[in-house]
Amino acid sequence: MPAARSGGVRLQACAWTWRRGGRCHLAGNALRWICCPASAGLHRSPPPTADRPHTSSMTEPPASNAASSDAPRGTAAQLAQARRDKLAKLAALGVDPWGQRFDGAEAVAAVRERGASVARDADDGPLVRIAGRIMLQRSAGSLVFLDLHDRSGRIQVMLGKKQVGPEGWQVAACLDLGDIVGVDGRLGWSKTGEMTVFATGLTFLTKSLETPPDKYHGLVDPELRQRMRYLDLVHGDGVRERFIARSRIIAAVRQVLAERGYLEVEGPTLQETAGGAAARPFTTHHNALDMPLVLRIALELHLKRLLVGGLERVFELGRVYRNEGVSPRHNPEFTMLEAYEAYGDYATMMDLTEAIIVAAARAAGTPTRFDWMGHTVDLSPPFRRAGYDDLLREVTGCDPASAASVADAASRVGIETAGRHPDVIKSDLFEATVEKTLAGPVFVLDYPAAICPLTKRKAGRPDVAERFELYVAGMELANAYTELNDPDLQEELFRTQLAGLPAEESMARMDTDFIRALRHGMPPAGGLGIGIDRLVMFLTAAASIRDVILFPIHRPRAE
RNA sequence: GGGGCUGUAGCUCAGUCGGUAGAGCAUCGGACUUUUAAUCCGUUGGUCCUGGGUUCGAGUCCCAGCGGCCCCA
Repeated sequence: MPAARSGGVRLQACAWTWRRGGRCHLAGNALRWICCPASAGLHRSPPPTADRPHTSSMTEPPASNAASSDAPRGTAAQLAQARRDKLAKLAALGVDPWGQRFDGAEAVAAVRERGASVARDADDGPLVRIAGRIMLQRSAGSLVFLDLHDRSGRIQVMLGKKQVGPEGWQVAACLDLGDIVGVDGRLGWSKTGEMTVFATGLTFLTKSLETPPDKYHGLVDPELRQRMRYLDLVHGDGVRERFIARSRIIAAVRQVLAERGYLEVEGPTLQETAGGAAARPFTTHHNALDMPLVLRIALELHLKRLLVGGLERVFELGRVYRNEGVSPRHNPEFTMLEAYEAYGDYATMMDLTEAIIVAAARAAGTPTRFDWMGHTVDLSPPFRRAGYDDLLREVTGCDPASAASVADAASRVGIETAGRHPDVIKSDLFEATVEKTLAGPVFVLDYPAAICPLTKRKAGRPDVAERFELYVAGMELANAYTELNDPDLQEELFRTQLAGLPAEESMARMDTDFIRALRHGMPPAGGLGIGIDRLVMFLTAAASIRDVILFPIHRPRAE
């Protein structure tokens, strides 16, 4: 990492001088309430805030809190001004309101573990160093209690006027909800039995200039939560945990695949042809090449090219884009996993799917049995297997082998049948009647061939495709095929598919290079697709896909 | 695309029959060395989403639009 080298030297120097200060402090020398990086002397010079708007110049006396008391209070502008006044006051006190590198802070969760073994009345608890955001502040005369949050949890900090001294107390007076501080102190218990860090040193790390949401309710408006996800992560109940779970789920998926010898690859997201699924693509344009491009809607066709290329076990975990509606289960960009294994088939992928989901559930801490979207789900493997036609017969009472019987059942539930392919009618009927009943997890096996243009037909059954979908709580979670590797049949199926497309989707065209690749020979293979967002929804019991996507799409909003 | 609900202070929310715009938190001032959404006293804060309409009078009723949430296709 040559690019980082020069910076690294600089940072190391900072850290060293800083640690020296820390060591003095820990050795019990005079309290240093204003912990500045490098040396305190440096910070008697104007800090970098002097040239910012709304802050007092360092040549002026510090702005007192009374300075703006004539202005109307309670407006957003005044709330902001109160914080900027404190910012200026900090600067006047020689404190850098934007902080510096702060080494050696322990995770609050680890501190809490240590605190458990400190005697309730001990006043000689261990010295600890923590850093985090001030979430609550309670002042009781010459004492201030802070609730400090870091990535791992929350802990109470107590600042005492006598312990702090006049200068430190002035700094403490500049603290607002949302500020980020470092604290050195003794770990112990307050008189009311709360584990507390009794501060002996306070390092100002970052001023917050915006008013945080209501300290009790937090940010409730779902739109604001998504637009200002940074606030939602700070204040939202379980939000941080859910996105941590998402990260762990994805790591677990990668690990399962790596253990099975899969190679992670990256296909193109900018394509001439959006293939591998039936969906409208986003269109864009390459200026230098002066050519229209589309964003990918699936990963499939390029991963299969890699099977032709002999990579044999490949997967891609990445974003795909579909220019379609937005709903609690759909976002225009979402994360897909596709995995392909040469010499396997859809049964191979069933085993893989089960392994991935079980590992992901373990990584997310999801219980084996839980309720979600009105269904009770049990993740104990093996998952149930059920035939597509069998389910259709059970739920609707029709005869799946008879097109007339299926059409009859379909029209009874209001599905248009005139002039439509029997397999499409059957698929609509399945979606309308069977899907919602599938609490799952259940593998639905063997789909009508006409709706599976990339799937190998069952031996001796040209009307049935070797495909499964995994359903949980009525929602499709995974989709897998025994991959079609007959180039002539593939070309024919593409042509059939294209003939049925409306004009607006005519940008989708025959991917002739893919057909040529198949002609060179793709080994028999199993392929699997899993919608990662839905997997995360399911494993974290989220009701909306927008709860598992950090920054879901929104219409622009006037400021 | 159709339907329902919704938009009021920085945040969370009330607002009756159409009659001067409200509370809590936050902020600011004060009291308090053991608080827990601290408490208490005082202070302050509004493009009632936007634009029309009805009316003597609209946050409230009507129409259109914009944003959001949900259901359906």
